Amino acid sequence: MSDPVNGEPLVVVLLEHAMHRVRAELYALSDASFPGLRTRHYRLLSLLPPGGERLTRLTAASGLTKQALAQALAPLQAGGYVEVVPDPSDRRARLVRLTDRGREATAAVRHRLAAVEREWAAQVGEERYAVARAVLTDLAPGPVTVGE
Amino acid sequence: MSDPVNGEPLVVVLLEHAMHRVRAELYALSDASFPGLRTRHYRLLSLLPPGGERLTRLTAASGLTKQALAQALAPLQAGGYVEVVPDPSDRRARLVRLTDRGREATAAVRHRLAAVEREWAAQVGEERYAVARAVLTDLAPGPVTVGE
DNA sequence: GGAGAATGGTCAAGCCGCTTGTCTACCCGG
DNA sequence: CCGGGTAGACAAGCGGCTTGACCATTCTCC
Repeated sequence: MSDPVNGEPLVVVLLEHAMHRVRAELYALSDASFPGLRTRHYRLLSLLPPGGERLTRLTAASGLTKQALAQALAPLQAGGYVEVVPDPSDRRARLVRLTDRGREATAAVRHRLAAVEREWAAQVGEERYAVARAVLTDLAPGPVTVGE
Repeated sequence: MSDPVNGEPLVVVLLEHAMHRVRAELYALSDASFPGLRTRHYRLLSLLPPGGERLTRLTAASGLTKQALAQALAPLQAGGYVEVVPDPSDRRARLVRLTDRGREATAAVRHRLAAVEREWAAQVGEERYAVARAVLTDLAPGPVTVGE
């Protein structure tokens, strides 16, 4: 995964490794408690505001097409993580809303990822890790206000 | 992409954003100079040691199956980025070797990614970025010695 | 208030990247 | 020289996404 020729590894490789670690953790979480859920499902769940959200607005937040999103949503609905109800204010639209089980899943994700971060912090030092996280946060775009 | 409910964004989201930025840069590079090459192709190229390498050993380094790898290698071979020659020491095996054009591509990647990193450093501060990168490096596994 | 455009969502087909399974060619240890 | 292991190719299939077409409803504006 690193570069045998040149000295320092490519950023992309470093990022990929961290992603890989995180994904492994999420898969373990799925195996243990939420069978069938993939990384994108957890991300989707974490995007849902309390009052529910329309599919179209989720596409903007998630960067997926509405078709892809609908497809990703199907297992979530089937598993009882979200419920899809008609939007009272627009008969074309449907609201996607977290269920209790969905909230359970998002809480579990936070918990699990927090554990990974604690582990990382222990490995590289609390302060250094804090800096790294802050840097990544700074590099990320401003919060996407999906919940208005 | 961020979380509207809870405070701090998930690590996975932060990492994904950085990855996304990097990938965008690589795509731009492909459009400009190396049409058809995707992120995995650049990574593959950067894995190749000077003397060439066998497909099977690359699978270990890349984490892909040999079939996936062979598939990813095809466009590289077609584009003249690598050449595949029989291994003199084992008639079953074939050596994948960088061509000049391949070396050109890897150099371009390094250049381009270095530019992104300079940009990031300017945005968050040289020292903070240096810490972040060092942390990511520490978290990555020891160098995979693909070139023996 | 009615026609036309815009929006929310679904259905269907297809592509791409990867997987598993199977096969041949070759190496190596007895 | 024979059996097991390894290098790699071939084929089929699948998951996740895309584009394209379509229907239902709502908005806009004359």
